[in-house]
Amino acid sequence: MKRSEISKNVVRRLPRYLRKLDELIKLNVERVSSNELGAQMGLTPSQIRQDFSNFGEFGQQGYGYNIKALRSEIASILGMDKGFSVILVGVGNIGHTLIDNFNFARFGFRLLGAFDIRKDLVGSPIQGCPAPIMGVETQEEFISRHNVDIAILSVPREKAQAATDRLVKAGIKAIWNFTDTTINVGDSDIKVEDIYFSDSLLALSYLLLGDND
Amino acid sequence: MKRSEISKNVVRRLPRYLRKLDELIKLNVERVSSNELGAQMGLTPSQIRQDFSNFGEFGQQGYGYNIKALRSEIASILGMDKGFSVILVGVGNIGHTLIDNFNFARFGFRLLGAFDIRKDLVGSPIQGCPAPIMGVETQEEFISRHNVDIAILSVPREKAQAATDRLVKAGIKAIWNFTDTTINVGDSDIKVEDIYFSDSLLALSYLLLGDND
DNA sequence: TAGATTGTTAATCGATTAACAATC
DNA sequence: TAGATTGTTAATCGATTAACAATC
Repeated sequence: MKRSEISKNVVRRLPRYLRKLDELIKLNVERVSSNELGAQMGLTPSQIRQDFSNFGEFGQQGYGYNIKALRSEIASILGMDKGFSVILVGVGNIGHTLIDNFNFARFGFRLLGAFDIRKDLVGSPIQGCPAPIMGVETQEEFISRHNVDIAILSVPREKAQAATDRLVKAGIKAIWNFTDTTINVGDSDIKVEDIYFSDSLLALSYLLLGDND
Repeated sequence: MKRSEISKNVVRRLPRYLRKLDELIKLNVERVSSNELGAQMGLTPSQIRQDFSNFGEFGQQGYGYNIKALRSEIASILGMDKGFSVILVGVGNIGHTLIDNFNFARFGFRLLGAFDIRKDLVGSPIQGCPAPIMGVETQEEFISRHNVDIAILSVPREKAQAATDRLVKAGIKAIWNFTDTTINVGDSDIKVEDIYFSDSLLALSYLLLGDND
């Protein structure tokens, strides 16, 4: 099946499979059946087999799935073996937290650099990153020279669209948007993934309310 | 319709409606039809009317929806008028970022306090929070005394389950989990909402790959 | 071999879309 | 009033689940 024809629901389950399989690997489990996996993840065995079969035949009748092999297939489906390059745009509070806490390498991403407008930040080293913080004026050139795939957008809300425009112009391929605002990439086919903390908390809030409110 | 019978998809769209309506309010737009709203959000007018009609009749034939009124209805459906109380458990990098950047009050939540194991942090004031950082040993008593609704779990991964156990024991009602690990609340009916940054980035990575990989 | 479990086809279920009478 | 647009019922579409032949 063509990747673009895979439903969004399936795509969103793939990272969950990855997490669960990593967990099982840590526990030294070697194989797992769709039945067992389903029980552990709260999915039906059917759904699991359907999901995987969108991408190939990863199991073996009478045996189930070899966890390491399956993990590697899913990692590859997700692009973890492509070494996608990432830059951070806006080294504020959130940007720093990501640098300090998110293990880009573990998921196959390469953090190439970080940019900020504030001159006083330029030159500071960044944990796990080959280059120190750079000024925005060098950003466009950097993106095209290194063929950067993904920009993490973590500038203040008011600057989100201007920063986006710059990224679009520079030829970025995807934006991971932490600005808590809708950004517009025009008619480019740049992929955007938004992190809206408020959406998540409000969904939790909804659940907290019982049937009697 | 009973709240618990509303499908997950609908619940996840509610915060999106809220955001869009806030945006329209800012632009001083007064009314909107399902047609127009759908065009702006990439949804069909039918879906929008179906979604709203799960909760009541918020529109008017021939007119559409009054934006402020609709916004207020949705806010109420999401529990934003309940004043749910929140505490932060683990004042590390991520915890600090949330305190500094997330506008709890704007969404109707009350941040009551923050807790940490590290003695040197205890006593430091917290932006927009009535109490300074407290030690974990006082946490359980605090939760029951203030009847705390939601705990933001932002401790290091290794301490996630132990911290969860403490929260469950103290009678917390919901956990907003930033630990990037699966936490287990046993058979309690505590609501859990996970923020998995990696899931989000990997979904973006999947999209980045074309049909030929 | 016999038992287990896959991959896949068919059946069911639920969510989205279309249509339209009601009505502002 | 006439036009616009809702809320809702019916139709369609897609996703999940069940069933089962294939096979390790």
